Amino acid sequence: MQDSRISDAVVHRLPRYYRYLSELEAAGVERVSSSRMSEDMNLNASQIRRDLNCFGGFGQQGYGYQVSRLKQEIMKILGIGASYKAVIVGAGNIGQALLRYRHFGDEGYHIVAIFDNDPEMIGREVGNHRIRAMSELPQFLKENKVDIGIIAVPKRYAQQVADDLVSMGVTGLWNFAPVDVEARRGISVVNVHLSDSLYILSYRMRENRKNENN
Amino acid sequence: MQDSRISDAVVHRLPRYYRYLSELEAAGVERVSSSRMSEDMNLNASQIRRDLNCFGGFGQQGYGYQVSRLKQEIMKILGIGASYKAVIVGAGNIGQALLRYRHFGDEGYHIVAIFDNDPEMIGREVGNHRIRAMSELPQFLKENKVDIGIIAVPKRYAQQVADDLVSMGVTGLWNFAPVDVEARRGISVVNVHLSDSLYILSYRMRENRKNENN
DNA sequence: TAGATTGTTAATCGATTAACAATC
DNA sequence: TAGATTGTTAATCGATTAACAATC
Repeated sequence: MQDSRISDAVVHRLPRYYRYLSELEAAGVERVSSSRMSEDMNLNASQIRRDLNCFGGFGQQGYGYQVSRLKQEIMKILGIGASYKAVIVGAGNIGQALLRYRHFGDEGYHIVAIFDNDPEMIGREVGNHRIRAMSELPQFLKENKVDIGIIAVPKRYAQQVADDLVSMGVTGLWNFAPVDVEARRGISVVNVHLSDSLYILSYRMRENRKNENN
Repeated sequence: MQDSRISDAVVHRLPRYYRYLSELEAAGVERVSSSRMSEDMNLNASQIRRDLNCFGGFGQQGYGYQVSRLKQEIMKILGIGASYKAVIVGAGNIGQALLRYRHFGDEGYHIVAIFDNDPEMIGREVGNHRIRAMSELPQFLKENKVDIGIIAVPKRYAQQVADDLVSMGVTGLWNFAPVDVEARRGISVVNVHLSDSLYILSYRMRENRKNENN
């Protein structure tokens, strides 16, 4: 359990386990075996047992895994429900959409403010929040402990915004601008790159068409 | 070149190459070697040459790769600029944000209509589009050849919408609902799972904190 | 206890990296 | 031509899968 370092491949499967277990729980299922998970999720059963065992022995021989317990454990590992505070920088399309998406709050990721530098935008109400001026950001971060900075500004400003957020104590960056934002060791960064997934879709569509024409 | 099957790992690096080459081109760089790409992108140079060689010999010994040529080739592979038609189903937060994001159109992914089933929404103007009733969808797809269906409806409707789109000739699905939408062989599906990336961010933040406290 | 299923070690597979001959 | 850098084969590394002993 918790050997030196968990591989990225494993970490990226955790949210999938979380989603799957939420479904099971909602359906009233109490226990589940790795072989059933394997069938439902199209993963190898050994892999599932191995993945889960990176974090602890959550199962019981001869029984399997208790659904609600396992779900709770995975939530704890991922930090779901741990209560993080986040600010959104950039109140354009994506910024506003993220602000309005209530589900994040339910899972403990609380958006406490949104900022923009467009005078047209500043002061407007969006999803129960007044859009604040970028110039208020330093003061705001001084007065409020903020964990996560959500970057939803145009590409050319993204790195600067990232640097500012980090210098003011934010330790996690969730970036939606189409650049790879960088930060010093100790700061966690996830670059989303929405359009990458669209490119991959169109790549696969071409592949599919190619195969059909053979 | 084009051996039987390109691995997922390679395909997922292609958009990164595309972004990097776009930067180089914008900066006026004419040629680039795998070793320079390696430094800039934090990838192994062998891996880069190998990746590119999956699709053809785009380089030249002793010279390297011509930036604009290589970028064009990767665009062709990914289908960027190939002109696809897409509809958005669901005019909520995400649906509207995607509709307003003009950059997709520039790259040949044209959004031709948006649908919703909320009477409040139907008829409203969003980003130059009138929101249409879901009931118009079959007729619309009969009259217009649509390649991509963008699913931005609540989770519980996602699979049904996917099935409908596919039955009416759509061959690519870009799904933003937090479920794994499924489709028959020959149909390409990309499930985005935005919140997964937030979970991974918070996982890494916890890891970072843990390491610091040691 | 017998049966089921985990946790874990060993075997396999595939992806990454190193090395180098081909060639511009 | 000599130097540079690719394309490609061979070596390494890590992740996935199979197998099975431990144990509930």
